[in-house]
Amino acid sequence: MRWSQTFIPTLRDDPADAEAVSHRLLVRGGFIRQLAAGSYTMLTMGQRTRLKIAAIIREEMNAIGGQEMMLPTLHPAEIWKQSGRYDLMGDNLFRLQDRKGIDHVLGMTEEEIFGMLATELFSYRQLPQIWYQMHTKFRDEPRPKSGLLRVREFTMKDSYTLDIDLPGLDSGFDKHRRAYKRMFARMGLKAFDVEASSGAMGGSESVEFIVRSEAGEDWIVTCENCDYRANREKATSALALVDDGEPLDLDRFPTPGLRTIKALAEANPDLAAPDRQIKSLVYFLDEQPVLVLLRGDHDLEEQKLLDATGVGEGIRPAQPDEIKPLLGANPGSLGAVGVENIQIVADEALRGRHNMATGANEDDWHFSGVSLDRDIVVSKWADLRSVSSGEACVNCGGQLELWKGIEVGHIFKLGTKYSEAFGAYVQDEAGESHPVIMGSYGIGVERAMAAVVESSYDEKGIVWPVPVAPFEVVVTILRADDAATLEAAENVYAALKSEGVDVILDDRLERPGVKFADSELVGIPFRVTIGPRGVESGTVEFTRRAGLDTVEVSLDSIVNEVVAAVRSGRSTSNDD
RNA sequence: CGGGACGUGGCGCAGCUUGGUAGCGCGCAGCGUUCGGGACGCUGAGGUCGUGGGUUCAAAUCCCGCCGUCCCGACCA
Repeated sequence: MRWSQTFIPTLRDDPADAEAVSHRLLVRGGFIRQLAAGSYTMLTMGQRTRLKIAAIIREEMNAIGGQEMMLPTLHPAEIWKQSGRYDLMGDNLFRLQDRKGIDHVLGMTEEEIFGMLATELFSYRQLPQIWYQMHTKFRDEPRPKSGLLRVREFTMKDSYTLDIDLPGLDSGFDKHRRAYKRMFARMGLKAFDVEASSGAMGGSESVEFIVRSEAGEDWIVTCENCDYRANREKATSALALVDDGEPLDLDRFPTPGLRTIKALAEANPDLAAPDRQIKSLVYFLDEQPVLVLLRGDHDLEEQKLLDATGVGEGIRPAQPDEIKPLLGANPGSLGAVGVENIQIVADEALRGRHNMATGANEDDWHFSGVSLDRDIVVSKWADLRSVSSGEACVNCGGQLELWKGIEVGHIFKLGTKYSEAFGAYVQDEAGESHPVIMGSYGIGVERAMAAVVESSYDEKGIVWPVPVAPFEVVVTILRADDAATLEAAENVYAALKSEGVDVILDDRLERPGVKFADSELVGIPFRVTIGPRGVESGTVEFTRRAGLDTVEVSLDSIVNEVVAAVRSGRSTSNDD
């Protein structure tokens, strides 16, 4: 392609209010334009990179035996009601009506449709299957943000494994895990596979692929010592035992004006150190009140509460005016002693503890000497607390580190939720019917693209890894109005093209500084600079975008040199 | 949804406090000089000031509603 005839609208100013680096650089480099909140146009350059990412994903999916299909994005609401997710997904699901008044939804993922298709399987002999598609997904995000990182309409590669038994599911899951690692490595992304919560998707086990980045929204816990890696929504840690001494009797003591864990601890250091208090939080789960108990110095991880109670997404902290009628006191004096009218969910760290302090459900009064087993009717024990950095690893005792990352992929062992909902059963050798066991695997294509930018840029602009660059090489003509220079550049350009190199000729009548700045902003991995001076002496310059180091190369050997560099760049990966 | 901010040529912004003929930089078009690190001169095109209402002789400016966008919190690829 010729730059002079290609629409690459680069900008000198940052877009207003764009916080994420990838958003700024992709807009300035002429890759994307925003249409509305969470809705983006892929311009020529953006689309070229997007298609390269898609091609990598497609190759790796085909390599593990995936069969590509394409499903509709407009679904009758009926299907989502059948799986139960019409209500479960809440406001994130786009809903609309057709002219006849029939309810529809825009697909946010496709377990339902693939589950229906799976009803056409009848025999274990047809399994396993890996089905996938790469298509638009719609999610009415409460807050789209950070350019392509969080949008309302995006492309997802979603695949589904169909198996007769659990070992089959494990194998399909493992194939995906390895394929995902290869895909991300080929894109130049360092993606860590971490244990994750399955959330509203359901199923037994899930793994997320996370790229380390300050622009990310997920908190990841890793061990400095072993290979323990988990999303904070799922992560656990080992706690030092607290010595409670001999159990004492329950006692009430006045605590005027003491409303916080900290204030209570400072006023009563012996009786109520933070790790000796019970923190009582009131939540509504699907509009049912729940009293949540944690150790005073621990924080609630809401996703864990959802997972423990099987609630999809209907969670909210209670309002102060809702709490008093339930418990008889205001926040600051709440406790679970003697509470029987609402469900009590307690964190594992409280199990077996005694001589604890907690609110007495009467303003300005607390209990001491509380025994969990003796004084509180816990209806459910669960791991609810949020892990903090510096705590000890459950596997090896090493220190845990907490960092932010972008979720670029998520794979789930679903089980039989959808096959049972839609009646996808197959017969085994003995002629017995079993629901098909499903796995579900997703990658956000444009998010992966943004993640590449987030992890590969410098002060001049984007530094694309060769496999996902919009072009591999730019041939920059310094004087497009000089006949000899133009001819030399055209020859190099044509030769590279015939070698299969993805090359663009910057033949614009711009000054050199403009062309250099643009090629660096846009991030093309290799640049061949051809000017009148060099042409006279038979040399050109060869510049690598990463590091911007330049070498002089003879005009005769430049094509071979570039082809070699491009070929080695194509197979470079960040695989650890 | 809760909290904060902003909407003025294609992009980035000033003007609003104190109402009175809409401005700057970049970009764009023409001509000329330049041109190996975002050139310069001259000439020029381009704006319902988000939108609806109100106040006023007069509204980008003051008041109210709505819409949109961004940022901070609860969701996900």
